[in-house]
Amino acid sequence: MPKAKPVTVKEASTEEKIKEAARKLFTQKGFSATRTRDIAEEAGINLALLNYYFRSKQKLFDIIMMENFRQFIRGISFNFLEQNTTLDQKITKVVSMYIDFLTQNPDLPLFILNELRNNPEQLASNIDDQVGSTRAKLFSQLKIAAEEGKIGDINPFHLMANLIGLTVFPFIARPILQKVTGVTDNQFNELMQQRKQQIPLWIKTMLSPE
Amino acid sequence: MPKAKPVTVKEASTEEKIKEAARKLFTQKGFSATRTRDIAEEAGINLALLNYYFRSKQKLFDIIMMENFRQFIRGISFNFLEQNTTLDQKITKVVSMYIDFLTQNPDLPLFILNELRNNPEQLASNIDDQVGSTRAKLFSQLKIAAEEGKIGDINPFHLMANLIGLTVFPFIARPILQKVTGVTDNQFNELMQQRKQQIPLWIKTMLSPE
DNA sequence: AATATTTTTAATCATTTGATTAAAAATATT
DNA sequence: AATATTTTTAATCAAATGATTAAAAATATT
Repeated sequence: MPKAKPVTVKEASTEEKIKEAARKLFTQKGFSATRTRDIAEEAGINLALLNYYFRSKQKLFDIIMMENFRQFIRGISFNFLEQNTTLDQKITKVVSMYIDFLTQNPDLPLFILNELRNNPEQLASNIDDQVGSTRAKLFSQLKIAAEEGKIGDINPFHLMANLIGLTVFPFIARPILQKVTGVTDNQFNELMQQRKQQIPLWIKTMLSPE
Repeated sequence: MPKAKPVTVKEASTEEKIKEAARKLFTQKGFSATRTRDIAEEAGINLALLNYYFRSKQKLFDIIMMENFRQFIRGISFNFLEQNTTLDQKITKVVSMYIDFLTQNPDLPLFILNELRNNPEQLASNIDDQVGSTRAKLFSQLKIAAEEGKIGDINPFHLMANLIGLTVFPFIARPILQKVTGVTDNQFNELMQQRKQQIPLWIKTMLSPE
């Protein structure tokens, strides 16, 4: 009889192969549209091994979701926590980092947004962990900048929505945007590189006091 | 033996009840996560009636998807086709229309974006039908405005991505944005109303020549 | 080398799920 | 009213799917 969990410390390749296959398929197609048999095939392993290592499809999915979510949110959070950088610098850095990240992981945002809609409560605690102190830091930095007259008194919600929206939206709406504007794949990548410089400028004018 | 399709012209309530239930569930949860039995229950009808009226889950879904897609794209397209309005006026109108529309149909954008990723080819023709002439009109209006020195020479892709992104993104990322910024439901609605005025201003400064 | 433990496999189970069928009920037609 | 047609229902089917089992193979331990 197989034991429920592998006892040895040796993180063999099988477990990792399953996780990678699961990450790919879950991220691409979501939970319901992904079959455990597809994961097994993609990983090149026997179907039973999936349950041997992860107990159930749901448990495997939860692991993938959590890791995806962490990776997605870390970029923003991490950056805004830095001391000794101006708001401008943070914005520039976060946009540049994210565009590179999204170029490598184009399916991640849609996955996250879907799962967030389906499990709003489950991720609430996770968000708190990840961005709890970030919010405070960001808000105080905005307040100081506003008091110094460097920026107008924009609602932080607008800033976050615009900053993340301008950065992420082209990736999640890529098919329709390319179709509508007639942009090729190569042009798309070029345009994304342009946006590394443009978005901070756009955000800056939005923030400017007047 | 039941006939394949209802022959009478009388568009009874049963068919419509099924469609409405299907629209609600498909739009909320997507194709794979929606069970035909859930649709039947939501519609308050016998499961067999779904197949009696629509032949299969897939066929029913295709109908819903097409209608959803049309509704979603019409707003943009329709507006930009109008003659006798300036670019400014079009932008202001499209943003205002869309924010009202999204307030009523918050699940639509994520549904569309998901399905577009899953069926890029199937909707290609549909997009062409819907926005074929719109693109030409928009591009020429942009070109004229640029030649007259009224706007800078921004790539139309950036304009579309920013305009739609700024408008739509807050709705699809609503849970995470509210969580991160601590905004309540009421505040969210207020902020969306603010954006009706703000987004056109932001877009205008992006477009301004300099 | 012998034994114990872990990992892998093929076969199978139980449930879910989309779809069908045949009969009953409701409605329309003559 | 009698008959034909359409709509609805309950029962059932067949395939898909997540999960389990028992045995075999591989690996580790003594």
